[in-house]
Amino acid sequence: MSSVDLTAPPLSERKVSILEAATVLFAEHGYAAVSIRDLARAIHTTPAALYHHFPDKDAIYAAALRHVFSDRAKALEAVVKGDDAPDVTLERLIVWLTQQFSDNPVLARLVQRELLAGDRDRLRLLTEDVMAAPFQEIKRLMHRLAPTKDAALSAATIIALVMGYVQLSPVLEVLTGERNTKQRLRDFAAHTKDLVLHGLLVQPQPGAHI
Amino acid sequence: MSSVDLTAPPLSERKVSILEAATVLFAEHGYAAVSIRDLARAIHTTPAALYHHFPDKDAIYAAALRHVFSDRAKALEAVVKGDDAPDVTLERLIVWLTQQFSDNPVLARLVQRELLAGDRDRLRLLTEDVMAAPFQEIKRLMHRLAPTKDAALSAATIIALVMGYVQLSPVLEVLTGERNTKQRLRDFAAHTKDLVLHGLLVQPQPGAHI
DNA sequence: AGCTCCTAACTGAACGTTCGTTTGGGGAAC
DNA sequence: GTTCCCCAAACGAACGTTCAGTTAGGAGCT
Repeated sequence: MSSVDLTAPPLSERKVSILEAATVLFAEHGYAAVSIRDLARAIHTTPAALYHHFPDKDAIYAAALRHVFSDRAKALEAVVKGDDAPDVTLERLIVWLTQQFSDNPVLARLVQRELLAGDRDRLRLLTEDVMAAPFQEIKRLMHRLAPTKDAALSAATIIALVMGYVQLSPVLEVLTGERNTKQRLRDFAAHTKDLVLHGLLVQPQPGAHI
Repeated sequence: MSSVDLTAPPLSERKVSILEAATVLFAEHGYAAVSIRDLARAIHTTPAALYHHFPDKDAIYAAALRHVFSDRAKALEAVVKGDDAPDVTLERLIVWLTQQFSDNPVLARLVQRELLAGDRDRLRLLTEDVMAAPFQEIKRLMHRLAPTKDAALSAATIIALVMGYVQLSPVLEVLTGERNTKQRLRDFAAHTKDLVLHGLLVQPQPGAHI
C-alpha cells in the first residue's frame, strides 16, 4: 500500500539538503512563486548546480513532496498500539493528529497546496502516504465506538475537523481574540474528543428556551 | 494608494468583467501562476487594456478578492431569521455554510489561498467579510444550545469542520470510494448536525468494552 | 611515489522565453 | 478638442534551462 517505491534511491546527502530547503520554500510560497534561483540562493549554490541533481523544477518539487510525505504512517503505530479502551485511543489519536499538522507547518501547508493543485497522481500520493493510515485507524475506532454510525463518514469528519482547525487558526485568532498557543491546541483536541464522543449539548433537549 | 475606501467605488461594467475572469483564474491557479497576459486572453483583450483600469497586478488581485468576499453576510440573514428552535436554525446554518463553499469553488479556493498566503490585511478582510457573520451567528446559537460549553470554541469547531470537509473532499473521495455528490453533501451536513448536537456515540458510556 | 584517467560536482555565462509594465498613438463619443 | 478606451510594440528584468569549462578526489598503473 505504502508508496515507498520499488526504486529506492539512496538520496545523497546533497540531494537531501536541496529538498530540505525546497520543502520550506515551496510550502511557504507555492510552486510558481519559488524560482530555481531562489532555491539556489537558499542553499548558497548556483541554479546550474541544482540541475546536476535534478532534471528540472518539477522533479525537485515532486521529490520534495515525497520527502515530506514519506514515512508518515510510522509514527501513527506508536499512538494506536496497546489495548486501551477505544475512546482513550481515539482521544490520543486526535491529539496526535492535531500536533502532527500544527507542529509541522511545512507538512500542513504542502498538504493544503496539493489539495488546491488537484493533480491526480500527487493527490494519490497524499492520500496514501499521509491520510490513509489515520483515516483507517479512526474508522476502525469509530466502528467500535459507534457501530450504528457510518464509520467512514465519522473518520472523514474527524480528519476534516482537525485539518480545518489548523488551517483556520489565523482567522480564529482574530475571531476569538486569543493567541494560538499550545494550550489552545490542547483545548481544541479535548473539545473535539468531547464533540465526537458526546456532542456539545449537555443533554439532548428538543425544546430550547430563549 | 492601497488604502481601502469606505465609500464603495462605482466599479464599472468593464471592471466587473475583468474581476470576474480574474477571480476564476486566481482561484484556480493562484496569484503567481496567473499572468497579466493570461488574464487579458481570458477576456479577449490586451495586457495594456487592463492597465487602463487597474494600476498593477496586485490591485487586480486585491479587487478580485474584495469582489468575491463582499456581501457574504447578506445571504446569511435569511438563513438565521425567524424564531425556529436553535437546533433547527443551527442545522439550517450548517447546511447553508456547507453549500456556500461547495457550490462556490471560486470563493472556497480563494479563501484557502488567502489562508495560505497569510497577508495580514487580506486576512482581516477575509475574517470580517466572510467568516465573522457565520461565526457570531453559530456562537450565538451554541450559547443557547450548550450554555456550559465554550461557545466561541464550538463555533470555531463547526466552521473548521465545514471548511475542512470541503477542502478534503478530493482525498475523501479516494478514501471512501464514493463520488462527491449533492447527496453526499447532505449526508455530511446531517452528520455534522448530529455530531454537534448529540455526538457520535449512541449513548455516552464511560467504560467501553473490547 | 608519481602519473594518468575518470567521474561527480560545480561554476560563469549565456540561451530563448515570458514576466509586469510602459509608451505612443488611434478611433469613437461627447 | 477633450476624454475614454483600447491596441501594437517595446522595455528591462526575471524566468527555466543549457553548456563548455573548471575543480577535487579516487582508482589504477608503473
